[in-house]
Amino acid sequence: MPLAPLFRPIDVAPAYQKVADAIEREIVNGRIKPGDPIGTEHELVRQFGVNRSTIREGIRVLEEGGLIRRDSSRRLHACLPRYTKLASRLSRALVLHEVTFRELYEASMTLEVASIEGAVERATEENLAELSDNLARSEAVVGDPAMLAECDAEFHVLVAKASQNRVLQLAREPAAQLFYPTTEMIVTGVVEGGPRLVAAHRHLIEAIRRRDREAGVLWTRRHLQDWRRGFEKIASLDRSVEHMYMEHAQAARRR
Amino acid sequence: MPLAPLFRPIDVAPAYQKVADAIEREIVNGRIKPGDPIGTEHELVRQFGVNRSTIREGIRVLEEGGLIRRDSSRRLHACLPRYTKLASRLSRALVLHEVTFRELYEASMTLEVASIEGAVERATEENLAELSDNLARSEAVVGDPAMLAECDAEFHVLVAKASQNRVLQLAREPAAQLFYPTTEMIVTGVVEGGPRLVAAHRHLIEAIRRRDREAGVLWTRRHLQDWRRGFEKIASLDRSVEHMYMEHAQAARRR
DNA sequence: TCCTATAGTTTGTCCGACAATCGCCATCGG
DNA sequence: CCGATGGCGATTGTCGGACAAACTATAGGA
Repeated sequence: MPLAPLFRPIDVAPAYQKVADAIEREIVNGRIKPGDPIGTEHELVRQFGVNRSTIREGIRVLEEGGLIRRDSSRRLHACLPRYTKLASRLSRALVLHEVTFRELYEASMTLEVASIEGAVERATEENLAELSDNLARSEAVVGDPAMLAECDAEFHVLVAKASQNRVLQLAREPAAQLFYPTTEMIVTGVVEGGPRLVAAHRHLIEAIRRRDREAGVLWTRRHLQDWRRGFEKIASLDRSVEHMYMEHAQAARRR
Repeated sequence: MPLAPLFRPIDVAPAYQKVADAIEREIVNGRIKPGDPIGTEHELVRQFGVNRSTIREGIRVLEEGGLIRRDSSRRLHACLPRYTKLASRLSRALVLHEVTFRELYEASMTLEVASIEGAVERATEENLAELSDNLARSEAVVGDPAMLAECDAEFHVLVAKASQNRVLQLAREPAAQLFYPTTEMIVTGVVEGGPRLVAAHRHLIEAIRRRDREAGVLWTRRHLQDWRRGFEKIASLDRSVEHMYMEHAQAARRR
């Protein structure tokens, strides 16, 4: 007959982890608000009663998680995790898992359509102004693939923002980050790619302005199908996302 | 007249960051494969020519990013970032950004419908077996809200897995993690909730088996609308996700 | 052959130290 | 009076060394 358990398993975690968890708890349950300063390392040493090296390891964990940052003077304060930084983690994971462009395409079709539906329904005047501004800049750089690809990425971020749905905004970001580099390649390789891209954006803005959901969905589909056709001219949809993409993700993360 | 800038800002990163970046680069571009051992700390000290404390701070960064792990003997090796761990980062971010249940609901409607569509199209026999097994367990615990909520969460993970689309799988995870705790509350508060939930799962499995896309979408919608109706009995959709959710996310992350 | 005791490694933590940098403040010159 | 300059304390990034606990591996004993 087995003995009735007298003791619960004790929580044995390294000290630096406990430090990180303790600070994280205070932030997520709101006792420390975004922007609030965390103490200096020396002060944390006093509060937690552990060595500064231990404190610093804990700080690295939180910093990487995006919960705390160092301002210009390197002092610590809590902050809201940035979507793009977290999303680049996911992009990196997707690359490592060797997802295919087909998966990327299918998921983006869903996510971008959902974004435009939300945008059509809830975009504000300010959202429209941002989109128009982006369109103007796109038209100015239609001959420069790198700049145009950047504008395209920003455009779709703005559409997602206009949907007023931050969950959607976040969900689409990882796939979008992986799309970005291919857009440049496609616009470079396909002559009519640039103008078609800008035209699609113009129709999308128009659809949002007129609250025309059908048109929004239609042009989003076309826009993505354009991407697909362009992509298939240079590679197979079933190829896995290349490792070179990580450069973009890394650059985005450092921002 | 402003001077033409003679110099670019120089990239001065702390040593621990450079260590982390260097190791990350080797992993993401494939020179170090998942599972490969990273050296011991002492060895990294030799290779990078910096102090062990510096190496350790770099390691914490990579560990938190999910790129490296310590096995049972605490030795370092590269690994594929786990979806659930990364997703819990995102869940945490969503909580801190105080997203509303309405955003969660709308995004999930899109993501879960996309998942079922993929599952209907591409589910394997093995996927179906897993789903059936989950259903059997759900039926056994229909009276236990906590266990049933857990089964429900797993069910939808399995559906997403059956879609064979890892981008989608990853995209839906953060929102799903935030849903999970409410399911328990709803099943506790609404008597017919448990049986309805299990019935929906049964219909979903049947739809996947028959490759009946319409039925799959229909029952997914109903399933989510059930959640919504149940939720609105206890709170408003426009309430922001509560801080208490973090307990679940934290527990999931530690796994 | 299987088990155990011992030695060597590795990690987690601590201590103390120092240079570089930043914020602050007083001083100096126009 | 105002802006530039320089000193001073505080803070961070890095370093070297140290030690206990936990683990691996190896050799010796039943």
